[in-house]
Amino acid sequence: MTLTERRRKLLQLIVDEHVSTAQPVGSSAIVEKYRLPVSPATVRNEMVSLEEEGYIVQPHTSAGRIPTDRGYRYYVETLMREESLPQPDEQTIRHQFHQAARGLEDWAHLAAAVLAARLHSAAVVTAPYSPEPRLRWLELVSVHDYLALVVLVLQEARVLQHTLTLEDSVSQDELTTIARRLNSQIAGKTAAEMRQGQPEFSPAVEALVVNATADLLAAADASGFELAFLEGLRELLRQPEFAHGERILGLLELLEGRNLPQAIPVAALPPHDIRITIGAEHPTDAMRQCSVVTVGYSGPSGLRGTLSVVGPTRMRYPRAVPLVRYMGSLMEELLGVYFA
Amino acid sequence: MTLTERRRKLLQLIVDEHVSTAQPVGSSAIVEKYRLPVSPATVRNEMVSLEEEGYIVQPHTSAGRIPTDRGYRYYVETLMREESLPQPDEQTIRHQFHQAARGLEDWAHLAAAVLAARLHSAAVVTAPYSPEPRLRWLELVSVHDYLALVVLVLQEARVLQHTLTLEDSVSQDELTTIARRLNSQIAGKTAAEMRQGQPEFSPAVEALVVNATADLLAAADASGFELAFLEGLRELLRQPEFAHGERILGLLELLEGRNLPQAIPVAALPPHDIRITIGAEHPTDAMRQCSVVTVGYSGPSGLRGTLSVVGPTRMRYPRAVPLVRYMGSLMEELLGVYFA
DNA sequence: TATTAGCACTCGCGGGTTGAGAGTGCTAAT
DNA sequence: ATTAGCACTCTCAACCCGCGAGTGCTAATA
Repeated sequence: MTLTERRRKLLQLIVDEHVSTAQPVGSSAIVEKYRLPVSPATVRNEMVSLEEEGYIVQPHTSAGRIPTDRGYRYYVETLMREESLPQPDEQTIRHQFHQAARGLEDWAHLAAAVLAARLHSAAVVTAPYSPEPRLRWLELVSVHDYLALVVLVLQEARVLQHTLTLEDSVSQDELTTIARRLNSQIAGKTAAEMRQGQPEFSPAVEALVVNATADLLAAADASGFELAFLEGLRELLRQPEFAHGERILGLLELLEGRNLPQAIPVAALPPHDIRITIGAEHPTDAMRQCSVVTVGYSGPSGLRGTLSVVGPTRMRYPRAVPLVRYMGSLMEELLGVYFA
Repeated sequence: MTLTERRRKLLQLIVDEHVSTAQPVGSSAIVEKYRLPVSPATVRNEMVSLEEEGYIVQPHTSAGRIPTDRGYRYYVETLMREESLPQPDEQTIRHQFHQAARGLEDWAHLAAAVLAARLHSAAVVTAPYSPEPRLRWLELVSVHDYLALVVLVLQEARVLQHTLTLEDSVSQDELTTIARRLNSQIAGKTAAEMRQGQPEFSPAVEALVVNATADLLAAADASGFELAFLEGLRELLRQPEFAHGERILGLLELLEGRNLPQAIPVAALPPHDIRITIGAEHPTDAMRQCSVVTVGYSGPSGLRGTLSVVGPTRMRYPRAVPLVRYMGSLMEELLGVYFA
């Protein structure tokens, strides 16, 4: 399993070269380009070994070699040298955030856009959500006599809404009174905590509102990932590996559709932990051609979210990893300040 | 310009046939399939005339004919016989709406999904919005000492939010008081009306809030179309005319990107007026292969929205038009009941 | 005059062939 | 252990070729 130093170096060159050209890399090409102190024949011998170990393959006899998923895996774990993000770029990004965006969802959206644009890949960012959301504030707004809007502000400053059909006609004034009373009782609570105290809410309307509120909170919990922002699908599909139309459809199905979670780890991830999933390591067939770099981020009071970059397996990992990591820390910083 | 009856009939058959097969249609094929009482030779003669008039073309010598944009135009305007929507289908759709969705945006989203699924095309639906939005209710929620969330409920029950940085520390109680006072003064007003009365708001905080509110309202107006729901992109891209990868990218760029308005008439449209845009009639290059069927719908107090179906020019117009029309009337009905 | 049978012609498409080029694996010499 | 030399393999693009579909034209017909 342990490769000689020369083979490691060679594998690294093969990955780098293939990542930048998208072509199989041949023995003589690599010798020339990197001025190796050995002949192509020697390189070929080494390549045979690397192929036997499963790190590279030939697409067909007498073509150059391309890395296998296993090759990429080895690369990202022990070979890769991360490119550091230039200082000015950090500044630019930071500036964008302070300038253009306000609020959690804006930030998540912007983060996805930045990742996509800078890495020429697709990017998915989930807005920070709490695994056990608490109510911060409740408001009731009358739409007409028998219809009211329930507006919830969660602890993490997310706003939810739902229309509620009432049994009897209730005026805005009455609704306001109810909301004020309820706020004092259920603000700060989770769905479960509300349900425990439920029998106390005697007027039918109040019980109705509390029920709806609890339902909404519970749903917000379960569907935290629904608030995922996807950007740069076109960047991804522009890559040569997806030139043939059919593969595009599979990916579209997955990414444009509502089944993102299948494709990408949107579930809570220990923060700062960068996770890389390569090609066939994905559970889904449609993702076999892709790699995903993900990082979790967290904020005050249990807020959680993830940032992911989706590219071809032939991804520029040394560039993607530091950027994803930086964006993760930036999100944490923003959250920290926001809820200071 | 006026075609003989036989040529009209022939053009109709050519369109119908091409729409269902996606292939050029030849003279003998059409004679056999529809048991025409004339010979292929006669049909060919007529085809030459139709071609001279610009209604059909041959993709290359010795292929069958396909309709031109002009041919489709003539077809939808004078030849097409709309298929009536089966009663049970209407029931099913209506049921879906009462069952699954609640609230304006849900409806718009669902409408797009229904159109896309039933017509195997992409569909874009804008949520109903008011060209001059009025405030229904304002709420201020404290996030922390110097940060407050402004939550606006518009007349049409849409909810907007924005975070506001405060000069001084303000408690939730104070914010609630401010909100109550402001509500009595600016509820029901438009952005412009708020700005007129502005000098009156003496405490700095109130002026700040009113300003932010007016800005939000104004932005909601201008960007009404941003609330457009796109569904079924995959259905569209599955069509054979987009099999070759490059054309897909242009469309993706347009539809997935935020520049939908360029592609599709999202602007207010006189309600009930069905508009069909065919191929090169579109201003955008990327849409040259597509046709769009749009209808405007309206609701109480000036609410407006549009529903569109985006398909290849080879679209099943006789099916699309009635469905779009029906969905438009359904949206109006729902809005009417909602704001009863 | 409108229709039609007959026929030569055109063109796209799929299949097979071919030659160039890239890259390999092997062998024998260093 | 390395490498020069070489025969070998395989892809790719270009090309040809024959088939089939469908046409346009012409001359005969109702």
